[in-house]
Amino acid sequence: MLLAIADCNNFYASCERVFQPQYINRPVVVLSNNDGCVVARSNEAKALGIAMGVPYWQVSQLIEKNKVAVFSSNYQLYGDMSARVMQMLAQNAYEIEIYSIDEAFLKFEIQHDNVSSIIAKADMIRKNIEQGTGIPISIGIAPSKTLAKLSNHIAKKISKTGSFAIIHPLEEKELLSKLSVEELWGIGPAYYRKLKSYGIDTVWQLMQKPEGWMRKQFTVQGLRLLKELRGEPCIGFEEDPTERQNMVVSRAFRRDVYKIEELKEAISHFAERMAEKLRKYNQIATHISIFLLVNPYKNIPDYKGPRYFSQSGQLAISSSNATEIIQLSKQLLQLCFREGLNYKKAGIMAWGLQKKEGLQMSIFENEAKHLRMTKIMTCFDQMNQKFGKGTLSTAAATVTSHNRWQRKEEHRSNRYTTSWAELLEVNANHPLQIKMNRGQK
DNA sequence: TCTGGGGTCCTAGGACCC
DNA sequence: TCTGGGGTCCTAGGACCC
Repeated sequence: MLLAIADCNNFYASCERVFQPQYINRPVVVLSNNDGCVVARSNEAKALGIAMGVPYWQVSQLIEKNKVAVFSSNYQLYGDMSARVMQMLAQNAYEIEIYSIDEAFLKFEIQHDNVSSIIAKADMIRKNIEQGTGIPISIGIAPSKTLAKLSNHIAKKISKTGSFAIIHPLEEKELLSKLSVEELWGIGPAYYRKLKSYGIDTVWQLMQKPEGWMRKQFTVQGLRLLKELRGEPCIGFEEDPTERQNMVVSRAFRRDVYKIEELKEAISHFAERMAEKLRKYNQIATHISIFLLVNPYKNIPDYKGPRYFSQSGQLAISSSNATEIIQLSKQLLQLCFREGLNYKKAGIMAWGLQKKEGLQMSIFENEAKHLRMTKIMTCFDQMNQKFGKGTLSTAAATVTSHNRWQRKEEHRSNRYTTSWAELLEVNANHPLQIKMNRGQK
């Protein structure tokens, strides 16, 4: 049995190009929340030396000089395009595991190991997906997930063929001796430094190390990696992803925040979003944590204390109700807060998640009140779905200015596929001329 | 003077991923 | 001036138990 990983090329940038084809073959970048960092780049933008994760303001001159197209993140568009790609991939594979917004593992039923027929099948899938969705993808094939990821890397960066397969890794000395361990799935900066300190630079060198040594130096994760590289699959294929164990809602502030009142408002807003997210996945939380981060980029004179504060607590009744989660979050904030520090980011985490059906009531709590709240929340969701996000909100989360905790997004494109008001318009008199401006009728 | 041994559960923190 | 957000897995070590 062989595995494949299908990976969308420069996914966010590619999504933007589908609806604005004038940016094909031109440098494109997509920014993170608050237009903070560069999180996606077209090949042309990569060639200009714009690094992944670099703060926007550090490259804004370079971007202007080279007429790079800049987009704020448009998660609704990317989420919808992702669903289309995944649906098509599922039709082409025997089994599929959606791994992230732009990647999926596929299982092929291939009886023989004729490389050219395997590649032909991958090429066909790539062609279908690009035709059907406008998104270019790459495919790597191998007996294990780690090797499939490596094949995908080769398909994109080295052979540049779009599809690549490693069938018998132990016979690939020449190829694997040229690849740095840095490219491996599961090797980050810390492990890379450690491997180098032992004189291990290439994938082939790593493959020669004894299993016991890897286990000792890099825990069971290292051992699994080694086995996977030798073609023995150790990382399971999960068609039905297990339910989430944690959920996080957090945001960096656009300016430093000092006052507890402001943090209270932000935390309430996050708590409301969290409750919404829980209800969307039909889950309830047993525990809530909140955390505060002091601006890591600024030095505070005479302060050597911690820059991360967190507090957790248990909900009286496991819940996805905004009011109950907000109430606990505010109590936790009181315990967390320290006067005189400049906070840059805050967030809330829900954990101990359960399926909603399994809800256990505590005999000491007011069940009737909880059930009434649950009904109100259902009503909330229906209203917001019908009349648009934010139509209804709890008072705690909207004390003052409405959009204070909303992100900055000065370059967002239209939500072409999920919003009636932002559909792509084609001018019937000039069929090739497409209107792009948001709000323009 | 001499202070066991073995287990489980929980949490914080590190490392990784996209 | 301006520096993202959301996840998972693993381990060590403390608390607690018998």
